[in-house]
Amino acid sequence: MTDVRAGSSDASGAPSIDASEPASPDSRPMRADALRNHEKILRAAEEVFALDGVMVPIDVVAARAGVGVGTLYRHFPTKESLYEAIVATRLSRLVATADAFVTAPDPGEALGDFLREFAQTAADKQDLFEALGQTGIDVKTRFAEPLAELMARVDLLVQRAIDAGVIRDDVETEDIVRLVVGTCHAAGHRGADDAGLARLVNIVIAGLRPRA
Amino acid sequence: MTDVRAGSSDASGAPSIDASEPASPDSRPMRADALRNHEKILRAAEEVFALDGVMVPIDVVAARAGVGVGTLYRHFPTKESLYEAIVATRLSRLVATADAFVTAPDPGEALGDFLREFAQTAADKQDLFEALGQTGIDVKTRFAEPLAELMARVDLLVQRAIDAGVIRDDVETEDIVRLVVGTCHAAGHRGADDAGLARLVNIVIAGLRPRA
DNA sequence: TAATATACGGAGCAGTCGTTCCGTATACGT
DNA sequence: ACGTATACGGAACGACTGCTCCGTATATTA
Repeated sequence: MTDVRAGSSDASGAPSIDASEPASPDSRPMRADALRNHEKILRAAEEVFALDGVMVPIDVVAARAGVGVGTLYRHFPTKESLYEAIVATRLSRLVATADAFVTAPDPGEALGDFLREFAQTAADKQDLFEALGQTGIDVKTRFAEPLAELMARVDLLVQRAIDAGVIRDDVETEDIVRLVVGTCHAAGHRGADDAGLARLVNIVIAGLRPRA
Repeated sequence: MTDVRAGSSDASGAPSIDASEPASPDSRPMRADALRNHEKILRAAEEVFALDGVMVPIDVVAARAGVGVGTLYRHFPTKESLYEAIVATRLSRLVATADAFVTAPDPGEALGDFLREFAQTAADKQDLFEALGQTGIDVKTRFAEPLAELMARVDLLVQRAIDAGVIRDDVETEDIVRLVVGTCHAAGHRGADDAGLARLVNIVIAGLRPRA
């Protein structure tokens, strides 16, 4: 079991979780330290959840962020709300990734590249999504809007690939997503080397090609 | 199933992974009601875990079985041991299923049929396997022997299919299993109609065919 | 049927986790 | 520099869960 406590203050140029600044529309802006802590907590939670799963006690997240639990709870009134914040940013990042690929010249390559990158992202933080179900949160309901947005993007990629004749026209976009997500689950559970995951995704993609 | 069990298993160490009746080799046979309860608990646990996940309190399993928690704990000294017993029976059933297919005439069909059936089984009780990781049990270590046995069977099916030229020769058996298991995870998480699952598995199988 | 080993039931114990509360510390406006 | 609104820290609370203990019930044997 990896100990995630302590540490922090690395200030690496990693995730930059903005997406949803805790803006105060009608009130004063947040105090500087509060804003700093808000981001520290978000970053710590992302790391800890990805590493040890969402079952880790809140205290661990707080310790990793270098704040007390009280502080954590003022920023996120519930453990669930912490999940939500993280999932939301992750989804919006995925939408951005998909957007980058819809303009690529080769439709088949675009879909393949996106799926591989999608798989990589999903595999890295799979524990988060996986365990959300366990907590009773219905991801599909709670994040219906951003999920629909993401699916619309993927659908675009799929349609372009179908029109180009590089994949069969009798598969649903949702099936493809399911397959890739499932592949991540299976691959990521233990030693998940990138090459292995890509190989698995490639098999799925091969299965999508039209029958010769 | 090669039984390597040496002496008694009541001491710690090797878990008594035995799918069959809790026989008492050197002592009197179990009392009739005890045997009945043993099976009732096993059956109840299987149902409850598959339905609500392994996070359900033990009390629920006991209630479902119609026994008190004390009784449950005399039969299975630990919640983990309950998981183990169930997983062990499931694995040995899968081995039997695989055995039935290795003698089928058409190698390609045999592999396909087995994978579809495998997927169906795995999807039904996916919560169990999925959540075992969450509890800190390392399935691969704890069930190394029966898992190896199962993999040997699948390997046989795969080799026969490769020799017959119906699937590519550059895929590992383990990859195939991973893909199918992953597919179950993804498909089962919500409305998992059998037809949908079969369709997904078929796509994976299509991806395993040799390039035209 | 009586004696006894065996098994049962469920209240209760110990530990964990999410969350709250409030005294203290700090940032910000003046 | 000072006063105040704002935010912080972490001890403590309650709910929950895995597991134990022991008085009671039942199967088995003679």
